[in-house]
Amino acid sequence: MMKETLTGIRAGSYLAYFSEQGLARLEFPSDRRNRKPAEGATADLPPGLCRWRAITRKAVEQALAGRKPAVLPALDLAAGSAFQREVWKALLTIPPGQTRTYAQVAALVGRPKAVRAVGQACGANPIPVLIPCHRVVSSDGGLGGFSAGIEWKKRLLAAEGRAGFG
DNA sequence: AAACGGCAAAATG
DNA sequence: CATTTTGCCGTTT
Repeated sequence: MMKETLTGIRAGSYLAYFSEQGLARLEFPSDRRNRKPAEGATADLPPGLCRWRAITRKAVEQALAGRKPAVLPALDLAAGSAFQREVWKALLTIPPGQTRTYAQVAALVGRPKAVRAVGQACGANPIPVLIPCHRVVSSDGGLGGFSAGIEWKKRLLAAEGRAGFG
């Protein structure tokens, strides 16, 4: 499978992990599932690292401001299953300020009944904020959950001008 | 093989 | 309405 994360970059308040394929994981302070920063050998840094790092910083900045990032860095989603990657790709199509229900996302990936599985996939999203798992809400008008803490979800949606959730 | 979710729709009071 | 089943599906143990 994919090699474990090669290198970690601290930038501002988050920690970005890059593999040779691109950005593999983003961790924010209150993210629950953070592991030990795996130090990468400075020798074999991913080729595009310098560029990716800059792009990532800009993209996160814009995303946190509630705007659509002009450009995203290359993403390495190899860690996920085929199903999860489909879901994550689908999430990327949801514009800022908009939301979809877990059911709608399930339909988007062609598995209308795999609603709970979609929930799981969202929770497994390795690149929060840039892959907008926070724009997925429950059908009953509620927020649904959020692995990094529901407050983040509220905050992100609020930043996108989405009233009624915060 | 069984249990577990960031769910949803139907049934029930 | 608010709660409680019941059905579903990919992951994880």
